[in-house]
Amino acid sequence: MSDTHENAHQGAFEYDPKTIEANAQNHWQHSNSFDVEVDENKEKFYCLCMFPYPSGRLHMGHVRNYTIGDVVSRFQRMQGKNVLQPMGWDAFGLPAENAAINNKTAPAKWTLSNIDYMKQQLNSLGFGYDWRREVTTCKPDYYKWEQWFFTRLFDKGLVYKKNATVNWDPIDQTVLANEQVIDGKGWRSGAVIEQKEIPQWFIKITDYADELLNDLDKLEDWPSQVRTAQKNWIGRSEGVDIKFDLTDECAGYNEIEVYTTRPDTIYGATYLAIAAGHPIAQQLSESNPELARFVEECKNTKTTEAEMATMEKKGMATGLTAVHPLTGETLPIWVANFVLMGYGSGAVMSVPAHDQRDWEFATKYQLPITQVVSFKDEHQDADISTSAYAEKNTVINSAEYSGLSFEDAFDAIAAKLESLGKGKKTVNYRLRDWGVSRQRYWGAPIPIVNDDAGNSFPVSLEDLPVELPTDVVMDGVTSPIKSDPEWAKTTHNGQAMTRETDTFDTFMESSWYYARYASAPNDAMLNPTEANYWLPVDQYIGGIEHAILHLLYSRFFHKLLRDEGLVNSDEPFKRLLCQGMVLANAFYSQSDDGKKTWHNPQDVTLSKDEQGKIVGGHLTDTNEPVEYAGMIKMSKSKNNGIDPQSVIDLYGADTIRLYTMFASPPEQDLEWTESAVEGANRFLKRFYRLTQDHLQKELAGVAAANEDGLISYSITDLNKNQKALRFELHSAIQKVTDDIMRRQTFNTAIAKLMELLNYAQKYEVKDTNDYALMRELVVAMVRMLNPVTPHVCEKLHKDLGCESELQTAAWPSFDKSALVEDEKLIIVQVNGKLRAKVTVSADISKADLEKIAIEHENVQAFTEGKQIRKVIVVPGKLVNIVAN
RNA sequence: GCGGAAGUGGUGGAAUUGGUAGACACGCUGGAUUUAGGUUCCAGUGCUUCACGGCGUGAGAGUUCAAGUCUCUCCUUCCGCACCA
Repeated sequence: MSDTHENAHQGAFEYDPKTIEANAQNHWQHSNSFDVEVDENKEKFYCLCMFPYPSGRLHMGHVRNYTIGDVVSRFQRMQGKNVLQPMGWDAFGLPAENAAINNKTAPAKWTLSNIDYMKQQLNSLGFGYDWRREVTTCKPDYYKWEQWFFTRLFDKGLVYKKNATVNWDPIDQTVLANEQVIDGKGWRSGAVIEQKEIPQWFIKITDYADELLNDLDKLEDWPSQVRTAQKNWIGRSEGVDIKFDLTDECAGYNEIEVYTTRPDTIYGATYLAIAAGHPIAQQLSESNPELARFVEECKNTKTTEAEMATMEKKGMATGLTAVHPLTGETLPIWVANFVLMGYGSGAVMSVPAHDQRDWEFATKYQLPITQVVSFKDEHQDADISTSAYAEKNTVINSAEYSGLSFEDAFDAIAAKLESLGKGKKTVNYRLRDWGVSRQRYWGAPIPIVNDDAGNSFPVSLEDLPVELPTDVVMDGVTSPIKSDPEWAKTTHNGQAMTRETDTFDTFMESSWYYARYASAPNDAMLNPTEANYWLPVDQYIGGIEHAILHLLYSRFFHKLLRDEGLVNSDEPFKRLLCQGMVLANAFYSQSDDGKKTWHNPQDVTLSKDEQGKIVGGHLTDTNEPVEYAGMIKMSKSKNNGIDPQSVIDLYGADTIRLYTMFASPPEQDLEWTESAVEGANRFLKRFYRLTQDHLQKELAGVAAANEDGLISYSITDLNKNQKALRFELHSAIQKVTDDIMRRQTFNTAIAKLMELLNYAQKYEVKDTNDYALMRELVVAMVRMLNPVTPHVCEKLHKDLGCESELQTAAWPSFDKSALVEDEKLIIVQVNGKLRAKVTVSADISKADLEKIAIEHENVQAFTEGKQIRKVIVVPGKLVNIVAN
């Protein structure tokens, strides 16, 4: 009997996320809560998260990323701003082609159905997007304008075609992406991959290198490591182009040009190294089978920077020699596998004494090593016979330049070379032009047509978009638009032409989507007025893995858009936040032959040692024991991904949002722990109950609440406990506001709200002042939690009788006078060690405080028999007594 | 190889300007409620010591009245390196 009553009573108070979340999401959808328009009378705020690749289901990394964005957006909206938060799909890319083959469907169909599913998932997490602005990059109305923009760049001379290397699979006769090359072999065919040169389109990002570098200084609200990474990537260096005359002409060359940042070491140059792809090497190969074999072998090495740096340095003498421009000495020319044709002139001057790579090469092939830079005092024990000495210091063994500093030698030698017509000072960049051609199907076709003579023409606007056919069958090897000769047939100005069958790098689409969200007219790429209202993006949020390429290309594109007159700002993203990875426990079992089978952590029951440390576990279903592999980045290969959907189903969207924001600061890695998720859920239950209990409480004499749910009270009537409660609330408002707005440490903001809840739960409501204060606390807490857990807050906001729309309700402000403390806790140290804590009046004099501290019993115990040498007083905080 | 980041209890993390190291949470231990499990609630919980105290932020040195925080040297781990997105 009493049980039934208990259950019925509890039912009304039970936190029920399913119902609460469905109701809140319905409400937002029916009120179009997140649709925004240009409003010149309101301060705008554009909050953007990097759009997802529609791979099928949301993963935890998405949840984390988009929760941060939604928290920022909802917070800014409560600051009274006109907040734009859009979402879309980075819909072109390699995985769609693979999935299409595996599932025997077309990439377009697969992609669009993924989008449908993931969109529903995003909505079930309660993210507040203006879906009317959705961008899907594989749709012709989007890539049409990208194609048009490329033709504009073509007209301006900012794009060009040149040969560049690709991974060539000789069995499948196809180009492979780096990730499709595993241990130097094609992932499907298993063939040894070759480096092959094919003509490709490039955009001249190097024309903007200086601006991209200099404008990094404007990006004050970007993480410094991202700015540093971009700076290093651009890699501006000042050096000298030097010409070495060839003793004998070869392949039409009379000289070889090299670039060096160390002209001061030119007297130490003992040989030249050229790329295997260099025309001279090619020419000599024809009459030298051994060299030909070596050049052929070099084709098999990948050209990534990491590969170049770590591979074994190999070379072969060509027999050809060059003349040192200053000494007149004869230097041998070698072909080396670490010199690439694609960079600079494809040749380097080698100074083995002062460059580690050259040193290793010279040591291996017994080439001379000549020291021309003296050791610095602190490196007197340096030894050229064991490694290169790369420091810059006074030049030696360099004729009339001996004795000069690095700078002076640099300038003098550069000037000398210049006067001889053998060199000139140049600025060089590590940054290379952006190759945008891809030999794949699922991308935007490059809008270029070619005539029989090999001339290229941009497709005119009226013929755009060059549409990618979507009704295709993938054979897994050749792009459908390459295997269908009819597709490429077209005309241009009445003349028969052939289309480019390459497609754009997908970084093209992601380089300008942020602008298309702000303005998407049918008849233009952007509407400048609208775009300039919203741009630049005030807060951009995404993974650190995009720190260099995506962010650099977008910055570049923004400057191109500006120079086309489409936007008026210099940079696209004002403030940047890069969130960390999501990790989870990983478990495996090992078969007798050593093969590991990975088990999802959701299927494993943990075993722990006496301290609670995980030592292993067993499969919940079968009891089979499994090994613990630690906290690892969630991935398919380790089978430790947690499906967000399962968490939503079990605990609700508010819990998953709260947990991801609480578990660690946004830029750090986040460790997924099931029990900690339960903790987040527990907090919501407690908060829900506190609010409902408060509303249920019957207390005589309580005044009616106003339209904000608040009950008035007089500050001067408050007793000590009530003042303390008010202090707790208002200091929490201050901290939470600062944590979200300035520091973006959402975890500490939530910790403070948890503290506040703990405090409130212990607080005994005895009179009407207590009740009114508790109401103030609950109303403020609903608003402060709203950005993180908007569903439950939406419900409580209404339960509290607030008439406003919560999503646009004002963020709570703190009363400074509530933060003034009458008494302060002072730390008393003796010789820097904590010995006492004293509570004193806030306006105590320094002398009185010092006296109280010294006279404290425990302080006396530690100063007894010693002489007080010094007393340091930090008002309001600390007294340190130095005694010995 | 180059570039970047991070090392704090059993765990995730906090300490914002050089001023109480360990907020908040998880876990663990004990207790209450419950037929039991779960839930919920209460108390405890850095190590060490009966206690007073001592020790303690990857290691080592330095600056300072005072160092997780500043300086130097070293170690370890993670991330990125141009066709995955």
